[in-house]
Amino acid sequence: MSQPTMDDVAAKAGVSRALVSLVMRQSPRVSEHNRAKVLAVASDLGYRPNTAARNLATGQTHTIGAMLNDIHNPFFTAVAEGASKAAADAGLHLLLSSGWQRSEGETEAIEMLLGMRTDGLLLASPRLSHVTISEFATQAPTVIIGVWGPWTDMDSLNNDEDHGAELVVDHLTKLGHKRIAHVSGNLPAGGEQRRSAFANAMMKRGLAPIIIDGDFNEKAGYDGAASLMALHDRPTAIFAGNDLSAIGVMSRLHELGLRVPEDVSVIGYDDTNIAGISAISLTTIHQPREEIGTLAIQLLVERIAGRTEDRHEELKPRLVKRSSTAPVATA
Amino acid sequence: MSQPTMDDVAAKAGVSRALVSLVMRQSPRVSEHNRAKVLAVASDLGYRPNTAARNLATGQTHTIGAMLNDIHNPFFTAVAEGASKAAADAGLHLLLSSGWQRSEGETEAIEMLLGMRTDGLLLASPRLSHVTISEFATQAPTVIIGVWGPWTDMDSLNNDEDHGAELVVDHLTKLGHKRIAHVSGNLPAGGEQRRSAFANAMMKRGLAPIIIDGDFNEKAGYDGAASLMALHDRPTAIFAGNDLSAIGVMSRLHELGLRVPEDVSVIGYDDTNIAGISAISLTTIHQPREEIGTLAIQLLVERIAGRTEDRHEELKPRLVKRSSTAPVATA
DNA sequence: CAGCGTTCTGTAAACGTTTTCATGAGATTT
DNA sequence: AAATCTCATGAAAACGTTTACAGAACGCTG
Repeated sequence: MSQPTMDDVAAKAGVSRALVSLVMRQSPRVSEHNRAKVLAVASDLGYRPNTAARNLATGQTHTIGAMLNDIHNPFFTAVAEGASKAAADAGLHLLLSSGWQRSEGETEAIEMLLGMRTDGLLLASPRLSHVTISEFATQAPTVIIGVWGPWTDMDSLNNDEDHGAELVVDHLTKLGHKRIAHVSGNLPAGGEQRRSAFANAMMKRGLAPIIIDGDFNEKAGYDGAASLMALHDRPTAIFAGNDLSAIGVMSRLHELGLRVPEDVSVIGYDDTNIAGISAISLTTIHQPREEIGTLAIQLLVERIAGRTEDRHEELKPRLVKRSSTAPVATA
Repeated sequence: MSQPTMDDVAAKAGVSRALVSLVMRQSPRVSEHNRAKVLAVASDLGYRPNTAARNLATGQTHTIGAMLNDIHNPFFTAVAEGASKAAADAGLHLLLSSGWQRSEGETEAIEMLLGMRTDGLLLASPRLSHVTISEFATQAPTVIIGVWGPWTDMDSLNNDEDHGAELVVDHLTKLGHKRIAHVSGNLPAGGEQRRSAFANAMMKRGLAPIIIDGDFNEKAGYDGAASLMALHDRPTAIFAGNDLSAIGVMSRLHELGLRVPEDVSVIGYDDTNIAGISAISLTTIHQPREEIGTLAIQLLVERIAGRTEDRHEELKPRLVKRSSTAPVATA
């Protein structure tokens, strides 16, 4: 025989099922005496309300489903941590899932969450098309993080990419760099905006943007750096799509016998824990990671409470200067 | 009005609810013609089976709940990735949750998973007491990773700590180190076994183990290194509880103006991605992370299928030599 | 003792599926 | 035309809760 049910608890405690239900839902209209008895019996029996049944009856799950682009990326786990805390404060649970960097994986994960009828959906930089995302968003209150799009009937939370790229290019050009390359992140997952912001910031200064299509991971940086260093007019600085990619860039440069920052300056994005490690000390663009998670939950909570107007928030990043960037070598 | 139900689909497709149910469960006893029509209508309506209702009716969730000690630790995310793939292959979903390095957080997360009646429970190095874990394990097929205990009615998957410590101490002593310190990991979460294995390996060689209580994160390494370097008889090598902690150790040493490995050798554990970064190049003990996840799911699947004997697997780790360890300086 | 408020009971419907079963309708084979 | 086979139907019960409601038991107050 399997798990005990409410009826089992009621029978053993000598009360009605309705009373047990009230106790489980922390209703105040239960005598202290009976509440204690029911809880005692419940823990004795190892009873635990069946959430599937509860969800079915109430139509509410008190759960937010989060789909993270890449659980290996500290940026997303920090966002998730912020979200998890905020959700707990709001009496909600956060259910994590990841697409493991594959778009089909993301689709599956979101389908699962929608099937469970989570009260809300938190999409962190999905790799899916705008159309697909918009379709999913019709099924539950949704907030999307880190992807620009013509979002309607959902909320979004974005980094001010223009400002970020401006910070990067400003910093590097002030150090005398002119040949600056960008290893872009995965385009659907927010890399597009960053790439074009970089291109604009460069052109504005009359500089030619060098761009390599990549992804938001170590491998892309590693591969990208190789291609860039094979150019006969090597860039003197590399702006990686994010910190992970920057790490890949640094690894490859190291293997090529090039020093950072003496030979090549490298700059990342996100200011994840990795960037702060002394041995790495990566100059990067800081984003308020946990805050992003908190804010996302706040937006969802408002939605769930009934807000219907869309909100599209934009956060300003800032530069964190460490030791991976330096004045261009005067060759 | 909310989400469409099976009846809505049935009505619109002009078939019975039973038929829609058959289609949704991919039954083969449905004509191609009707299957297509039902699927068309379903997607038209945006219909998606309600898993709560389905779970209730079948008593199965086809879901494994995973509780990760620390989602920021690449070791656990790699385990999760392996588990996720294996689960998908077995027709199961993996639901992630984390206790965010707090034991109450872990309790909550597990309670939630049990409430959802997941078919199995995957506990990755929980920080909870043996008693608490054993209680949870009575409620669902459970496999625990990385914690030694007197487990009964559950499976476990462990690293051969004696072998690992032996590798560490052997490597360091062969390099001439005698004053070797260990910044231990969080004890309930598996740090205890590693610590005592280290102590044994040292004593066996007539060496005094220097041990600092820590945790499996960067901060612990950072703090631990400070304490160790304040000793008047400084250790010449530090064995960190895991890679994260080793990073913390290296950061602090760097700040203290000490070079790795010239002044102090550092060795980590887990061989996470971080260890392989060229700029870090951490000597560490390798564990087959994804395989661990895969194996864990396999154990759970067997359990769910009815196996009742306990299985306790032990995996042998191996040393990966990089550049954070070197012969002791002849002062 | 009447009246009142609080706490509890028992019953029943509802949530959206799955599952079973007896029956029926069509198509295909003999 | 009869027999067989495949596919579909409709009804009903079940899963474990929540929720609503009418009424009962109880202890207090006046």
